[in-house]
Amino acid sequence: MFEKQTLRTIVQALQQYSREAKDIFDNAMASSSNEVIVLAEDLVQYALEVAEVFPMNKRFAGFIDYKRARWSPFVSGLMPQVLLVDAKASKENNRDTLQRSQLPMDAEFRKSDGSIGKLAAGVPGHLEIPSATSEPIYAVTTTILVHYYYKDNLTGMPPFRDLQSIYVLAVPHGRLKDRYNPDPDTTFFGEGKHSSARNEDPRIRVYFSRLKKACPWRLQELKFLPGHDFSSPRWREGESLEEEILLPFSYLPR
Amino acid sequence: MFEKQTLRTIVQALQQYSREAKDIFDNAMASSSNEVIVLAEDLVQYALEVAEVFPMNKRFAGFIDYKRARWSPFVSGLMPQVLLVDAKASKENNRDTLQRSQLPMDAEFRKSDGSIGKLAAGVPGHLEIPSATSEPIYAVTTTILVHYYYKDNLTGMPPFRDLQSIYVLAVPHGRLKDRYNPDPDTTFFGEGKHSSARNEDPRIRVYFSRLKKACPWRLQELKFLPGHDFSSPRWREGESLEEEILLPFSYLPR
DNA sequence: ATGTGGCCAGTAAGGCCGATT
DNA sequence: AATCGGCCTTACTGGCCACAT
Repeated sequence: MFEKQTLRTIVQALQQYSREAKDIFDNAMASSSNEVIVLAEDLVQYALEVAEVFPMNKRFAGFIDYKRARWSPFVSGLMPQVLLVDAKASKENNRDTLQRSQLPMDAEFRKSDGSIGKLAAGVPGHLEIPSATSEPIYAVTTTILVHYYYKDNLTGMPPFRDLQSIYVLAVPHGRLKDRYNPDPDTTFFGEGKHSSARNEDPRIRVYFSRLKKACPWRLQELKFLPGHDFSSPRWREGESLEEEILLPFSYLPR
Repeated sequence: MFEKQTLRTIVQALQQYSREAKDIFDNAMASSSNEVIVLAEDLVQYALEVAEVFPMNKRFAGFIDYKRARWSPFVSGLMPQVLLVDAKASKENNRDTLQRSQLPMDAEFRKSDGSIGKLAAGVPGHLEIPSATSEPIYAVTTTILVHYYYKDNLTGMPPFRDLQSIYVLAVPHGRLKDRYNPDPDTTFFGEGKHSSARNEDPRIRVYFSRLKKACPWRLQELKFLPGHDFSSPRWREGESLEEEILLPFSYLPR
């Protein structure tokens, strides 16, 4: 529920900013082939920073695009949370690649040759935040992916791109492994994008269809339709698989 | 004066955040050799975003680390400004390398073989911001570099690095070319870091000593001294080369 | 010793394409 | 025609080294 609430807020923020996002994304001059990556990162920041809740006085640096320690409103009160959002730009619309440092759950999956692939989580389940008063605070980690799916406009004239949709994924917390990846054959993970031949750092893929099957609301799509904008609500409840594990007060690090 | 005022504010923000900055920079685990780059970017963001002034409802995306359109307090009133800050992390402490997209002034300099090197500005002098009311607003562009100068700690034990100082440079606006780079032999620019042999995109260097000579206050240094923190003011007035060109109200794009 | 030039190296982040279902 | 696996390309950022003062 906590992750769901977070995802819902983020989707709404992205939606509200979607018109300008598409405008910027499509029309930004291609100063380099790298452009879309930077655009995605900036757009995520713009959309989310207006929606920030009670910030905590804690900063940390690292490889994740958007990250905030904050007090997040939850049904049962304010929850200390570390929100980690990674921006992706891609011409594919069925999967995302994660670095280990972006993986919140120990993953295992069946490889094509029948063997088992594994990748240990790189994102800790919580962060310990020193408190001025007494006990340190344990802030639960929440991992979100924002995936800008686009096509090139080959005419060479603006708009240079056509942003098709924005996928937003809530990657389950490591504690939810029992539910989402109890064994190598039950998972939404798949082989990574790295080249093992070149000894690159292993990566891993998240497949949209399988994540959606496991839990519909964890895969949201903001789809750009010609002549249609996002003034209307777009949250998709998915089915009613809402009995998400409650982390809040029962949550203590181990 | 406008750029000076801006630089002063930024230096102060960086200074206030310098203690935590050093802590994070020195101790962050080296998850990759790229780490310092990300650290520098994040630290600049953390330091500056608390000091933001009246934001303008305008966003743009691109290759610059920290960028804001805002109304900046100035002696004669509020000035529309586009602040562009680029974060650098380096083991050198005498120069910075700029991409063309970070260069606010058409640059020319004498090359070692006697010929003249040139690089056209990639940063526009101003941005036109559509106004709800009537005339568009022209926001002056201000380019700042924040350079984290560090050394490695080779013991392999934390702290992994030793942040020596933070240099903050105000790169003159393109309009000030007459003063700062009237001819190829009068400049703080120098040959870039690109490999011409490999046909890389040309870059250009800004040399600290020469910039300082041309205008002392444009090169500020926050130096970390053992056992000393930054509780005291550190703005260095430099000499009294304060007769900076006044852009404000006389400023209109051409 | 420093100041300059400039060749490379390491690290993302995806584009793509060929092999499978 | 989609789904996967995975090799390789591109660009970004500085580390570093060789000369020249």
